[in-house]
Amino acid sequence: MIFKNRKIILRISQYKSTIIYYKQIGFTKIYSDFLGEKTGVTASQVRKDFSLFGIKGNKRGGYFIDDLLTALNKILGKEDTQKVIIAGAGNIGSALAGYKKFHSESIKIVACFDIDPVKTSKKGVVPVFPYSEMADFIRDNAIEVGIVAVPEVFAQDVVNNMVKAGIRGILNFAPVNIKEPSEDCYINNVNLEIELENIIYFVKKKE
Amino acid sequence: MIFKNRKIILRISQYKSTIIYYKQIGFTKIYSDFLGEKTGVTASQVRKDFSLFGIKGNKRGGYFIDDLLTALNKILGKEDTQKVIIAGAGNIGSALAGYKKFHSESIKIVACFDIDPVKTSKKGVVPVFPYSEMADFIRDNAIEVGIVAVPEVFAQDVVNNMVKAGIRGILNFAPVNIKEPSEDCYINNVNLEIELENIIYFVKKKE
DNA sequence: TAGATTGTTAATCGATTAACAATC
DNA sequence: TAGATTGTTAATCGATTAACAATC
Repeated sequence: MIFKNRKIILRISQYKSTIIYYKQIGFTKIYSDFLGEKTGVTASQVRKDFSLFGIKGNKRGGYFIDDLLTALNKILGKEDTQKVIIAGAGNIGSALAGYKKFHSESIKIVACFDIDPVKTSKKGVVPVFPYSEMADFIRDNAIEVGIVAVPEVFAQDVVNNMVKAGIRGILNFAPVNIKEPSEDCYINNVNLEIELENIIYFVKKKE
Repeated sequence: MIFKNRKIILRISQYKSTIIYYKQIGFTKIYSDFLGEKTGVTASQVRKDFSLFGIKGNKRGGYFIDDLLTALNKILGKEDTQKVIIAGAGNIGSALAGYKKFHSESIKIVACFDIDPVKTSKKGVVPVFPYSEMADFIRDNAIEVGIVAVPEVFAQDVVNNMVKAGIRGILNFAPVNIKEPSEDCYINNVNLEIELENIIYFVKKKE
């Protein structure tokens, strides 16, 4: 089964977060209405989502947390480690590289790349290499996921280079809406200004 | 007219970006099918969105860019300046404070707050004050929008304090799904791990 | 067993797209 | 005028919710 829908996968991530929390505090099973309430969706939505992915619970008995976690992790590809690179070691790029609070070991930021020689360094937790080495690094290490944190004007070029070298999924923090350069590449744009404009609209609307 | 729908407002921001670009390169009017193509939506969508906000074009003549820009800016509240504060002057918080690439003057990040005295400083472009002063600052300056960039465990508390002091819209970068503490507050969560999980799902799906 | 919860189908809701009359 | 584009209504599409039989 193939989903085009981004939202269902976001919910899968959120269900996972919720059940990790309740596992930690000692739960061994969980019901769709409780999980829904804690995640902020309806019980129907929970059961529907699980059903679409073939996740089965126990009639009358809810879902076993360990089984559920295994199933959700499998959907999200968390059984393997994903190596991720970052283009741009400026403010945002370095902040993301320093992000160590992933809840699992399955996502690893392995390298940054920057054109500025002053920023290159092999000493940090995440080394910063010259941008010219990015394409080879992607190929040599079979990297599939990249983060773009370069200034606006370079963003489309960087994306094109990433895709040419084999990257298949990109998270873009540059303030431009990037076009997917090929069918094979999935891009998600995170745009601070647009997010703030959105919030401001809803704040003003209520006045 | 009140829209609950976040997506239409995101598109309004994107239309704005697109027409700013075409204004810069000399366009004075624009057609729905061109604007749609450049923004990545259908022409129907463009006209429908405009129609919902009462934006009128010229039959046969498209939309005048200046009028359109004025109308979109008005929707997004860009006629006034919005002062924004940041809680947390760690990696992410400082990176966001250093973000100077807003396309307009209408969003101003005016202060950061942090519990760590080492991080407080009045010298940067954006001053960093002690966290204990945040609530008073919000009240004294009638701040309505806040960004949360504190560690996970503090996030819900910080949000509660912001809202109590008068903040009405929050952009949360902490890796927890924050509950809206009241009806009057709009919250949007940006979660790096969830974004990456999403991308990884779509990358793996195609394999 | 009786009661509660799942899994799935049907109904509803909302958003997007298509179509086309109006008209510049 | 003829042709092209808007503005809006209707049709379609997709996602969410409700309902309920199955069953533990």
